[in-house]
Amino acid sequence: MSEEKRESLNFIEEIIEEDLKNGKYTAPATRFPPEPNGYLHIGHAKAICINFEIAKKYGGTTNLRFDDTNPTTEETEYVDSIKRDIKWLGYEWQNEALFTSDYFPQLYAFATTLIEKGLAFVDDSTPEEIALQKGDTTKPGVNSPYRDRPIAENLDLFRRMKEGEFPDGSRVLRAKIDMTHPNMHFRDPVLYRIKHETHHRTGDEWCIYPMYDFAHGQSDSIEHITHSLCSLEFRHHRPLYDWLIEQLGIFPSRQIEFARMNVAHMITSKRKLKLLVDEGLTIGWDDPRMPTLSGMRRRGVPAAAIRTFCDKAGVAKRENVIEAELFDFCTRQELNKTADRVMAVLDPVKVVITNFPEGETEMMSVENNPEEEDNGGYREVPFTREIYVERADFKKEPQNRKYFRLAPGKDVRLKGAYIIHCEGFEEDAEGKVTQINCTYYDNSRSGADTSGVKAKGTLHWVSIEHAVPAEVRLYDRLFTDPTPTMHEDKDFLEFYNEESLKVIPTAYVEPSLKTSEPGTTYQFMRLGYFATDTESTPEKLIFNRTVTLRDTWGKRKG
RNA sequence: AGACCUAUGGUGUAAUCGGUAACACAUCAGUUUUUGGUUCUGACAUUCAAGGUUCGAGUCCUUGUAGGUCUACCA
Repeated sequence: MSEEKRESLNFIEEIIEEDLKNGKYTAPATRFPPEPNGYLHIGHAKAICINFEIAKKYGGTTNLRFDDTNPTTEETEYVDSIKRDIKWLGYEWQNEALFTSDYFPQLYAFATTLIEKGLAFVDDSTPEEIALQKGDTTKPGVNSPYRDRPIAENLDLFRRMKEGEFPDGSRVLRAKIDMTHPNMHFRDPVLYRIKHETHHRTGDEWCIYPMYDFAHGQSDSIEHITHSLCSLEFRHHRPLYDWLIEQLGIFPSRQIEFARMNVAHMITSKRKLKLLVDEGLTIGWDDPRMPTLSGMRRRGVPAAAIRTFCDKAGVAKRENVIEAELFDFCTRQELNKTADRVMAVLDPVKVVITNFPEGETEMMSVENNPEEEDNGGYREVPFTREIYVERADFKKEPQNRKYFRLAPGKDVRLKGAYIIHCEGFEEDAEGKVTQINCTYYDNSRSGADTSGVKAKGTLHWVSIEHAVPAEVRLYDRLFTDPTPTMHEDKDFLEFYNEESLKVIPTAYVEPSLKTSEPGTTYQFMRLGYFATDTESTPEKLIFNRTVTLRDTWGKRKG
């Protein structure tokens, strides 16, 4: 009973448990702080999962806060898509969505406080001059000539910046810390800049906007975020994060950095993703090949699969590249439980069952999902004299002794129907098989087989008369290289997988799919998992391949 | 060149805080199967290097080595 193995914690959970144990907090408060200037991708999913799951685990809360301090890049359109994606992933943020822009008055007051304490000054230097003043990582910087302006003058100038008296770029508010500090972020960082631009929420109310370092930590503090989780590259910002909170004397949120998740064959750079779209290499941000949440959703990846994937990938502080196989595994694991099995033939070849009565249709009862209780129910599938099977499931002369699909003289089970015996085939001048002739064992009907015939293989099939044409899109990884952006000598586009999309204009699916709703996921038996595309209609069915089935046979053949 | 961070099987993450390296994916072999899917079983394989402390080191110390991050009026 007490032999229960101790659950291992990641380093963030350890910190939180410590804080809880010491009574520092009764529950954690986390936040997910996207900038509304792009679509969410798998990397964001990781951050979302970490923040929401950790709060859930310890009975805390998670805010959604849009970090909208840069009016030039941010748009309301993204706010909506981000909200939708988070909900789809299965998470609910605390109360309404929050915006850093809601704190602009408070942030302005914080800045004033800093000036009054002699810890900030208005600098008239140009961006170039400021860059020069900063020095570099080995050389200390030098003070700005405006650094020692009297407090009253700073106050006045800052107010006039806000009033719109000065043009963009003419002045900034800087913290007054230490231009020789080894941490570059302490060399009098810029706190506010002038931008006469219309903000997606505050309109033209403001023409000065706080920088990340003077917005993020303060917003965390205002919201009483206890643990502010972010990625490793913010490590060097942390001392400044702490310094500002301390000088302001406000709620001490704590920043904790973790390594962001990289996934093999995927890229998460906003700029590069945009390039793919702009170059027409993918059809938009929700192209099923994109590592965006909208792309994955369209491809048929269940939200639960993404959640378990992020969980299995773990949390630590070292650089990592998670293999794509783990992602596929999580997708299959989820879909195996939830997706109904149906039959579809992608590359058809006609089979005539010569001893089956012409014009007769026999309804076969086929289970929907053997992984579910009661097999997920049953559906009726029509069986007739002429059917399609997969061209790859027939061989004129099989070489491999372990081959147990269709070939002259061989017996094979048609899933949910009869065992058939291959009598022969017809081919055209090029040797392409045009028809396979078979006979069936009339006492081998599925579920009532008294034939005694043993068939090693089971094939999927579709009655030609009832077959419904559909477009099927086969997706593969977008890049042939696991880390396309990590080659100094090569552009990532060189690794673009030309075969990442193969369209089959006319595949044949069983009639039960005729009215399939967009977003429905299936297992096309023996082929893989598929999802009905968002643009699919009963007049033109479209299915996207989410992921193939594991294929140990195909691999062995080499 | 400086400061900071990180090094555990092929990949990712653990190891109850110094007690004899584990879990998952991948790979391979077998089992089950009316999906060459699923299930189940087994195998393979690991502490960056060199010293030191200790009865005992993946854990501590020293020195290296490798990788990453930092010098936007982006976040």
